[in-house]
Amino acid sequence: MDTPSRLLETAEEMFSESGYRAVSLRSITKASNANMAAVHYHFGSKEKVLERIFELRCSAINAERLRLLDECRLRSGAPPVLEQILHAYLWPALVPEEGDQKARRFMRLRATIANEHAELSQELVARHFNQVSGKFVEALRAELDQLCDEDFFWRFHFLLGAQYYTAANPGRIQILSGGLCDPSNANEAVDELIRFSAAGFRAAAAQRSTAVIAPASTISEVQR
Amino acid sequence: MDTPSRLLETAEEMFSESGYRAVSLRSITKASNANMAAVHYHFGSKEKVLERIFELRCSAINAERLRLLDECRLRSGAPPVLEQILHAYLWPALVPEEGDQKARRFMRLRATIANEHAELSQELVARHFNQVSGKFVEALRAELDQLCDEDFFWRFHFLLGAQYYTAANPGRIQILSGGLCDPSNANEAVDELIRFSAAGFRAAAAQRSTAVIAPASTISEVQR
DNA sequence: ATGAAATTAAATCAGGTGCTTGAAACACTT
DNA sequence: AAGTGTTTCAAGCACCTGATTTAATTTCAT
Repeated sequence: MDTPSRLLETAEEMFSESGYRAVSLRSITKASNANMAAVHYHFGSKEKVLERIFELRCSAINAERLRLLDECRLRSGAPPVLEQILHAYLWPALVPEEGDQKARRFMRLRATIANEHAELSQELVARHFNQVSGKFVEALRAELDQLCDEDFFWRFHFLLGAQYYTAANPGRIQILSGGLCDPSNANEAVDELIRFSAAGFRAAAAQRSTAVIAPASTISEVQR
Repeated sequence: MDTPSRLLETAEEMFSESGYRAVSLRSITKASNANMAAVHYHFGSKEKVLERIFELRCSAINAERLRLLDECRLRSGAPPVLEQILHAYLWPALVPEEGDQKARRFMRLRATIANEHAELSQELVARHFNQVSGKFVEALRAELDQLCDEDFFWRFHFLLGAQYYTAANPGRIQILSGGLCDPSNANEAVDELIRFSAAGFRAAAAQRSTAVIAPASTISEVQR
């Protein structure tokens, strides 16, 4: 394996483990049996390394997402279409490919960067994900035509949150559940998340401007 | 306002904005009109500052969560109890208090730290959140007795993910939705998330060991 | 007012950061 | 085998980090 590939590989692994700022070029190059200057020679800067990782991984995930979406368009299936679309969206992001946990590791990286490098992350995600995500928004939208836009986007937002949390934070629920639930089991995670979010998407629309849920004591605190 | 309080306040704000490592003690003390040594004099180290922030904020959120949980125990309400429990859990974490976005800002900080300081974060969250979260697990569990443990914890896990994502990542969905959906509107976020996750919790249980959802072409790729 | 204790201030420490440099080593054509 | 462009290497640059130290200042009970 040539030096640039080795650098990208170990950089992605280390970034996703410890974050972007916490990982120094020195530690990356040491782990890759490469010299510090190699990073700048091949990529130009530390940030360019991150951008390259995004490019590679996003294009893979996007291609697979679109492939699966097309597949479930052809198939007029017995399983509900909503679930199929969700599967096409979640599977490429959460399920290991090539025996390694590459896609999932990247989604963890993406969640990490979102917090510690907000501006760059926003830009990268918008550049690489928004187009394909937009297609899924359309597809989901068509299945949920009774839902108002506002409710729909909120629920898509919650889906994203659950997806990233599953990819990034496999630890805590194991403690709370006493080990019953293991987010590193990606296949189960996808199945469970499809079921959960499909039900969430299908929930009755919110009754706007009358909050029936909050008890009176807290409703009085609401400021709009 | 005395120096330690000022330091904690600005530290929390800056940490939640840019992450823990990215914010230097120098920038914190400069923004607080204090000296670098004050941090070590009052708290001992940069990490102790973070721990102190966790202590203060977690105890506030925990107290409010328990108060609301007790409240909805007393009230044998017309609104479904599941929704009330979810409200008691989400409201204190997502809704601004004292006119400022303190609780929400802290949840954002918590999400940030989870990724860039995994070990410390795990320990702090376990120390400050797990006990109260355990009570909510019990309460939710009692409302969902037909659900098997595994499904239940997965769904609680997804709820956590959606909650943190809403607190931490208010930007993206606005782009995708064309501004229709605004996660910084905490009241709406809580309402929507309650509705979404309540439906998710109530979804039919998964049919284990027979994946009805995934199309055959991808099921064949499953390795267990 | 005074002396002790709590607090702040400025200078400094050792160590780590991303990045640059100029020379050496390599691969490959002619 | 010489010469070419590409890649690697060790050393060093300027800068920033958290932490420490020493001295000055403030606070406050006596």
